[in-house]
Amino acid sequence: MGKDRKIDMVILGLLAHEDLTGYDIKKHIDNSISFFWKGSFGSIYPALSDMEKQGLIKRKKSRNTGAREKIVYQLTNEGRDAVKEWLNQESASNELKYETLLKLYFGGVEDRSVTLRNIELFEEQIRDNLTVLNMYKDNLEKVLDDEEDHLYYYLTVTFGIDTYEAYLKWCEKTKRILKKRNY
Amino acid sequence: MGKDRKIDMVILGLLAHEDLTGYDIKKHIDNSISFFWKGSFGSIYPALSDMEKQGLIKRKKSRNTGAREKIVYQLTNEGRDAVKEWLNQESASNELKYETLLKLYFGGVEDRSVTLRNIELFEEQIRDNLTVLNMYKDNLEKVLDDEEDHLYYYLTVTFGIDTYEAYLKWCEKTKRILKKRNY
DNA sequence: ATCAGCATGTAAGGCGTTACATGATTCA
DNA sequence: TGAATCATGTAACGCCTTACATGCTGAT
Repeated sequence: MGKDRKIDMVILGLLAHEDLTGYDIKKHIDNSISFFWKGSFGSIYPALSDMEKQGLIKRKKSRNTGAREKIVYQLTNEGRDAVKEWLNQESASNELKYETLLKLYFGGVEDRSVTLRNIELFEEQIRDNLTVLNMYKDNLEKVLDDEEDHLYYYLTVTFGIDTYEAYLKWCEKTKRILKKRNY
Repeated sequence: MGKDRKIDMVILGLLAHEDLTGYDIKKHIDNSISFFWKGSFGSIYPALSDMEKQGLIKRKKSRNTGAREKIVYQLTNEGRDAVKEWLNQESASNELKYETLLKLYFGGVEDRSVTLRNIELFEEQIRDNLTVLNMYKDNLEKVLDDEEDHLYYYLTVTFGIDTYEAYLKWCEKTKRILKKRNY
């Protein structure tokens, strides 16, 4: 029943750190938080319009050098209050949707080699993600004391790293079991 | 572009193990795979209708003891082939949507105590899930050699357990950092 | 000149949820 | 006899994605 749109909080949260355009917001989502949250232009621009009407954000002076203008948004006090209210709500929906696990669960329909292959593909995917997150971590460690916000970015990244490392350990263990066990 | 409905594979996968009604399917999803995949009646019944038309599943003789009949579905050969084809596809969308991480990432908007509280709430949630998964694991270990399928159920459960244990370790570490570090 | 990237937005449509409607069966 | 659970299905609606439409800007 309505008003569950988390993309609003993503945008508001990003604007709490700095003023941004819709395009900037998309890039920030792709670069920094995409490992646990996603967003597309088709959801960002309508959300920006709605929230401007609600007074949660407002436009800054725009660059008017052409037909198409660049719109920089800024958080209002109401917007900041909305983020705080959300942070203080005890509810949090944490959802895992892993097709790899679905394929594992139904692995009995096919040969073991198919499941082994799927685990290897998962491993590769995770290893790639891990490389990226470790780069973020190294960069964040250098600027950890510059801003309070960097600490939170850092902690989020360590969650990803710790989780992915656990995945890789599970992959090793599971491959061993599947290879050893009698048919 | 269309035909991405994973609920179809969930249903087909469950029917590969045993014949079931829509209602049974819902219960199986809630009981066994809900930690990494969800489904509601509003998605299950339409999917059953569609797949029956496509010939992937068929009705078994139903119990006709009233106005409302109980419909038991059964996998066809075409349905089994569809599952196999899906298992052999190399693509797999693995999606994490954790509002807790969003709140952590934007934690700088509020006091540290708020973030600490949110981590504690997450911890409680995970601990509860872990208890359930450990029960499943114990039960599955007893029947591991009865059926090949049980091995796959077991491996899926161990993924959940290993992941959740990594989460809890991260929570401990993170709480320590947030309490120690200077403001 | 051309191409990648910057920049905003809309349209169509898919997927899924919640709530509702309806009624049978089982058990205390 | 009343409540919980079994059982199927529809309606309304929300959220989001992909694809499209449009044009500017900066680098090579």
